[in-house]
Amino acid sequence: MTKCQNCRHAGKHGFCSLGEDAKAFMDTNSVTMEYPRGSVLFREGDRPSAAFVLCSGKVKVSASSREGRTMILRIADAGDVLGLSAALTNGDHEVTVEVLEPCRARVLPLKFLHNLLRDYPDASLGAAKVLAVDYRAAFDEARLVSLPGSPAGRVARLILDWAAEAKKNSAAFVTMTLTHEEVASMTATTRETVTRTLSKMRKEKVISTHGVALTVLQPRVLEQMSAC
Amino acid sequence: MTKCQNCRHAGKHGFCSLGEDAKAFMDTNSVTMEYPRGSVLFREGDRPSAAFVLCSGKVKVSASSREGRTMILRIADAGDVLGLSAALTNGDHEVTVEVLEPCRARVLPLKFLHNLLRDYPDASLGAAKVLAVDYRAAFDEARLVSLPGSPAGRVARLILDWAAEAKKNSAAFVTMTLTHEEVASMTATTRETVTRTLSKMRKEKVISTHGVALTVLQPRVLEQMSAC
DNA sequence: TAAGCTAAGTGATTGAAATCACGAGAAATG
DNA sequence: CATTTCTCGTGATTTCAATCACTTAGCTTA
Repeated sequence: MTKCQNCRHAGKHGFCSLGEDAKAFMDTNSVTMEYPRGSVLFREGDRPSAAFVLCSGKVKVSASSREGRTMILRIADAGDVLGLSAALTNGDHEVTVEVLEPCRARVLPLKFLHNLLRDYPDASLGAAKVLAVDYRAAFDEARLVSLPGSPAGRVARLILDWAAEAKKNSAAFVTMTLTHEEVASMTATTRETVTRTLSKMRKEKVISTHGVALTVLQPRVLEQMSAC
Repeated sequence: MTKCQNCRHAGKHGFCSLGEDAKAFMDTNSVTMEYPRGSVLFREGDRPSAAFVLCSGKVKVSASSREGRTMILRIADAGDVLGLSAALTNGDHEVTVEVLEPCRARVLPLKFLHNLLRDYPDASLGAAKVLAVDYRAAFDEARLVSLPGSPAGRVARLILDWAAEAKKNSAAFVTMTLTHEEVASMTATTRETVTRTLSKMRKEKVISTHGVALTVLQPRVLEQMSAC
């Protein structure tokens, strides 16, 4: 049986770095669930019933307008906590969370979550840190979409962000598993523009791609594009 | 001397609804400061030295690119807490906070803040709620900029948000103290487009303005514009 | 292996908003 | 109160990305 007490994400994220007793409390009061690709943890507008701690896999966090326009806020992975802001503010979920790569997640029912926060001070501090991460993701998305003048600039910025992330994990290249459509949703543009922008970057040797592997050849040029 | 213990915002916001002992601790360990219009509490990139709890007045929370492009995240007022996410994540400030209307603010030095969070469980839960508010503001901004297709739509959406806010305070109209330039910074567009959009709305009797007072005449039309 | 489906690439067209440029009015400032 | 500095309003021009409309390529799955 999977337990929080021997989780290797310990220390990295808000709810994975709790004290032993809080973790034991989590182990006895929550269950681990498996979710296949395509399943939805919760939808925008849903009344929250639980928060989720991702143990493995990747999920897409998005919001959309009635007209079908979609904004992808971020791609979350192991250690990230989903649905906490709605749980804390007693409001409905403001985002939809959909599984991209098969996931294992710890499910924390609302009532249990509130008890956890009430009884374990490090849990509420952990919650604050989780919220800080959520905030940062939303802020970065707002910044990404607002600041660079052109769609091409936003795509450039996104690639730079990915490259920085890849570097942190000491990877030589970026693994781009998103479709152009999804990239468009993260950069407030259209699929065609993403395709064209990437084509142009390839032609001008600013990036190179082999399948899902994307390598940044001239970061300076991307910087310049994204700043304009 | 101004004290948190007899603050009338009690209950409304994260740090204004602490227990008596936590408030007493705040009163003895932090000071109230006055800031005139135009002063800056902190700047993007600054290393944080304190968090601020607004007692009165209004401030502008923004971020900008080197090229001078500016994004206004939100206008904060009484009860809001500024600079908490940077304090909690041990990172630099990600935003600039500038005073719009003369402010009184409680200044919480970092060291004191950490002690407060460590020793008073309701303070860390309060911090989590503050972060949830920050998150919501950033999320709403991202949504505002990403989802409506056109600049005109974004301006429409912003006016609707203001109108909802005004209604909550049972005001008959929206008091718009921002310049067109600032509205442009909130909607990722240009000053001219804001001017033209508002002119058009006035001409088509969708809104009406008398000085800073803005009245929404046809909310349905605004809804439609913002959704397109 | 063929059919069917989704993703990616690309051209043509067009329209909406950025940009540039200027003037009038309001408000701050000395 | 005179002057300088913001703010707002508008026209003319241009550009660049959205949209429409196909084709091509790569994967499923029947």
